[in-house]
Amino acid sequence: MSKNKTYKISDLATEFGITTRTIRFYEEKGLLAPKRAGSTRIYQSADRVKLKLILRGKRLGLTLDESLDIIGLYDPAHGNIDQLHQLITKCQEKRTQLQQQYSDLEVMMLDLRNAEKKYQTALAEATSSHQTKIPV
Amino acid sequence: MSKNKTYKISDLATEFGITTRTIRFYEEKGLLAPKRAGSTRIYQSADRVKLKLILRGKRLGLTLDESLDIIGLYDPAHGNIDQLHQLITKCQEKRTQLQQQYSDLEVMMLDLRNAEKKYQTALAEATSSHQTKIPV
DNA sequence: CATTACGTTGACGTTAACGTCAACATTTAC
DNA sequence: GTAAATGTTGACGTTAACGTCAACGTAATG
Repeated sequence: MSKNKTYKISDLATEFGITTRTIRFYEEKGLLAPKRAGSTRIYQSADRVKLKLILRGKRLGLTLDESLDIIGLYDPAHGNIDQLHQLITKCQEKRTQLQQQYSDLEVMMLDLRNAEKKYQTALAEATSSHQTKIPV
Repeated sequence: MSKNKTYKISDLATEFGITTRTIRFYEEKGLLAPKRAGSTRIYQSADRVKLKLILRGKRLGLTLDESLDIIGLYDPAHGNIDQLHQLITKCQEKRTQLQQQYSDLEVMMLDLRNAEKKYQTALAEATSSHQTKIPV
């Protein structure tokens, strides 16, 4: 008994902050397969969930093909164990990558703050004409 | 008195696991400007550092133009304070993004492990023909 | 009922960051 | 000294994930 709300393409587009073109593109790629009313696409809550999965994958840097695999896992009778293990492996790699990115980011922030300090010091020296103490 | 070791293009390529084409491409884009011996490129430790900065930026998802800015910060007389602040802002956004990615990843891992369990349960039931207890 | 908004398909364009290949010069290794 | 490796420039190709039209039909609104 899942909610059987339906959505128009623009509903989903605005909800998720993407364009309708994008949604149709996902369909072209086999990630979505909405019902139709005539030629008009009708999306159901299952489609909405799939879209969510796609966007989550996207944030994590997955390709659409990889997201397609993920969707497959929710789709009964489409769960391939090898594929599943591949995805898990990919996630672990992603975790490693995220750790690397964190450390990269830390270093970069340090560098930037140092550059900022240098800049401010240079500025201070320039405006105060090498004064060491601020006069009272 | 910085180390004045020099490098050939292939030295750097193998050290950093990139292709020579990539290095030349970075030069085309103005990120590197090695000395030349005739037509052959000669890289110095400063160039090597720049390359490191580029690759760090790349890991963090910076564009080459953004890495160019970063290089500029190390290059005296090229430090623009606005640019610096933009970079800091970008780093903060990146941090937020990384946090989002972490949480996305956690959820995804949970999903995958659940899918795995389901799969194994299904498998066990199939092979044991619905036995509940293992015979002694 | 006219206009505006929204929907459709199909084709082609875009961007970043290289890959690939040609055609050639120069080193390096044996 | 000759073959194999490495270097060069220049041009064109590639890929993913859409954007941007065009040309058209349908729906909603005042």
